[in-house]
Amino acid sequence: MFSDSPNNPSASPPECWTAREAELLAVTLRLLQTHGYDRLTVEAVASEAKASKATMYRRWPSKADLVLAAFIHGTKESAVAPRTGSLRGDLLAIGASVCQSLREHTSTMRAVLNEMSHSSALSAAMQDNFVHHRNVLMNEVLCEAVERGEIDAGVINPEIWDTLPGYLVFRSMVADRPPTEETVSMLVDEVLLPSLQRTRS
Amino acid sequence: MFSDSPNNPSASPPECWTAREAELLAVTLRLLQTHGYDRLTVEAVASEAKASKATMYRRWPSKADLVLAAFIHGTKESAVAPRTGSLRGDLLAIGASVCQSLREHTSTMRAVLNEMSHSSALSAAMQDNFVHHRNVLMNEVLCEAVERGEIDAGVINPEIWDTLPGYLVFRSMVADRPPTEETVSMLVDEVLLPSLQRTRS
Amino acid sequence: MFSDSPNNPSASPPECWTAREAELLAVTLRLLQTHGYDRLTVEAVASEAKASKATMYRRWPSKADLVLAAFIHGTKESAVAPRTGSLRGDLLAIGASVCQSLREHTSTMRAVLNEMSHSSALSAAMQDNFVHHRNVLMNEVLCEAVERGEIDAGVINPEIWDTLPGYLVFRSMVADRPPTEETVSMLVDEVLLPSLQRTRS
Amino acid sequence: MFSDSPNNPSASPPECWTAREAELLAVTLRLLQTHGYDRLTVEAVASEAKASKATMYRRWPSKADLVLAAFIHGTKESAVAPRTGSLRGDLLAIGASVCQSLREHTSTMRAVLNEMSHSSALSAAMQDNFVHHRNVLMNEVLCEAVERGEIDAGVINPEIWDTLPGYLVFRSMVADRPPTEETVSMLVDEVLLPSLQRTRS
DNA sequence: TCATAAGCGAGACGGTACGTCGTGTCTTACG
DNA sequence: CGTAAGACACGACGTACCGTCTCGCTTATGA
Repeated sequence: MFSDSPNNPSASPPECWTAREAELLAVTLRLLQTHGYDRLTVEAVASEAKASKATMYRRWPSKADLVLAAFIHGTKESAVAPRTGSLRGDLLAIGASVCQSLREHTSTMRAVLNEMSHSSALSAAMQDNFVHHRNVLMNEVLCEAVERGEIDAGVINPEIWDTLPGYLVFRSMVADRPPTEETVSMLVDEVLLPSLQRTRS
Repeated sequence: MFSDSPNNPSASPPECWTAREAELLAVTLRLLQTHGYDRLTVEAVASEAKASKATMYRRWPSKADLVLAAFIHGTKESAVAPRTGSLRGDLLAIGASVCQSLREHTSTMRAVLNEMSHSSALSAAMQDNFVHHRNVLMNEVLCEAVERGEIDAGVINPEIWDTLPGYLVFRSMVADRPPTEETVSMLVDEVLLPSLQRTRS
Repeated sequence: MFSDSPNNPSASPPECWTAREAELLAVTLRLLQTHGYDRLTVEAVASEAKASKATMYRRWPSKADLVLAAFIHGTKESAVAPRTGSLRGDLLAIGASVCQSLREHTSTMRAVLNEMSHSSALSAAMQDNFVHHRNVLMNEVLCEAVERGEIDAGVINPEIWDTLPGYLVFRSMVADRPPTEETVSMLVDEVLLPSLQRTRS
Repeated sequence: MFSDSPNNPSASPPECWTAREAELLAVTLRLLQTHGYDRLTVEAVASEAKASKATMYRRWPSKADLVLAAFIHGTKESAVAPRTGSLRGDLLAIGASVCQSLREHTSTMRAVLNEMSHSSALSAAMQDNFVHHRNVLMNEVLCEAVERGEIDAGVINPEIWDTLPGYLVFRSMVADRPPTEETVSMLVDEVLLPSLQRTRS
């Protein structure tokens, strides 16, 4: 499905699209949200953007590549560390940010997910561009909380520190019960903080 | 994509397939896990099962309907309450069960997810047949723990009580970091139990 | 296409249909004239006649057999020697009779023609049941004319004595210029009679 | 069956096919002669010609259109006025030419005939491209004979002047008794010439 | 200033899956 | 037992999309 370049797996694409390319990706994103992956056709994107299929395929060798690029393009601007000054504030900020991303890109993410099974490149890209960013954020926030003395360093467990974004993603993508601000605050106050603030066993 | 009957959205399909139909769904499931949604062809399923395309389409009006039916068929038998006697044991059992389901049906679930955007019927079916079952399980387990006096009734919050299955699903489907037994035990011991056993605020 | 029984090519079918079977053939004939061979479906015939497909196929092993039987059934009643008392009258009567048959069964004949390429049985049946009957008629009429002394026996040429019906068939089936009574009289008066009444070379 | 454009029934198609298109039609014609209309599949034509179904359907919107085009393509090159110098020679030449066409295209013509019932376009095309050409030929030949003084202008009757090709077609397509050279000479010598050379009544 | 090239739109192409429909066989249940 | 009803395997139909490819046409530089 994807155009893997096995000889060059780690070569990250330029990802610095020209204005025209950004426009193509924007159209892709819009149609993707409107119609979903299966009903999205490269031809429709090209037609909508007054481009030709050759132009599309010159940049993104397959439909899946195009969708991935569109997804990355549409999500890369978020994910900046909140720095609210308190662990609770940071967690709430991260939760709000994740909720925002999810609201806009649920359909796209589902499409990308569907293709991850077949493309290690896509899977990796998804990790790097969405999951990993949130992880880094969580890590930063927790480390700062340690520095501030809010929590003990020992309670930070890489295996599960992304419970917050993870659960929110689940709620939005799988459970069809999109998370609200209240969801975030409950998760933070009733699950995460009690867990993080317990005395180390 | 799906054959919605808009006038009758809540009519649940019979879902009591004959042996032959179960066989067709089993073949579908196998090919789905092997090749993924996009590369799955109805003709291949029919051919593999020595059936004809007409037979497939008579039952499931489209490829997406077929995949949904196969998913439901493949996941509906699990999800029985564990009854280990302790909250921790129950939670670990649920976690293990979810992990098992996920290992087998990741690709299928991704395909179904992808289509949920466009079909309320599919979305509802997914909720009923996968998410809701786990929720009911969690609820039962927690209620029993309350009866046993292990936890306070007040800490049970419907908004977030499916954090356990939710996060596991996220790990498997989105984060491409499939959960292990260790993941489950950490989540239970370091997050859920501390949260549930805290004194009510 | 046809159910040839190669070991038994000359076995003529019973052709003595029951009332029910005649009804089925009548329905076939009607649908054939309405929709043509390609658009005729055995299922439609069965449905129209409140019969089942099995009933149809039990009698006529294929669609082509059915159509052939319907054609024979619909044309076998005509073709009786005219005996008008004069060669000219007989020829005009034959011409009129052929025109009548053609008007009713053009579509059917075309359908049967189309299948003749693939079935010697059908081809033979067409010869026996349509072409040959007209030939016998022509022969009788000409012989009687010889007996009456209207023409010389030597001018009767088996190779071409069916020019009259042959040309009329051509006009109706191929040339899409259906023959009229005038066509017949012109052919008789300006071509056939001059040819038949010439002195033997 | 056919793609009639009812608003534009008399618009003759370009009929100036490219080399590639001629090749596709040639393959069609060959398979048609080999297997007949019913057993001809568009996919087989495409496969044989290393083309795709889309390419076929882009040009000829249905199987019937394809067959018609192939028939026209395969028969349009013949039918040139013979000019042997005598009426008898011309008639024999026309007869031979018709016999030749029929030998090659019997199956195709039967298929086209079968479809004429449902498509005025096809019917018209058949007239223009096969029947009419022979008629024009006959007319030319007869007029030249008049100029040469061989026959009287009055004996030429448009209603029946195509008796020669008509009867030959009947013999080949309907009577399953393909005309031979002898058939032609008998028809010419014993029927047509006596008729044409008679003194006007 | 013009030509040579590079990128573009348009869209035909080979391929392949879709979903529909008709044939001819078969089974089931009714009378 | 024959029949009506209709499921079934098979396979062709005609449609749509993917990814490749050729065309001209426009620009944008280099002589």
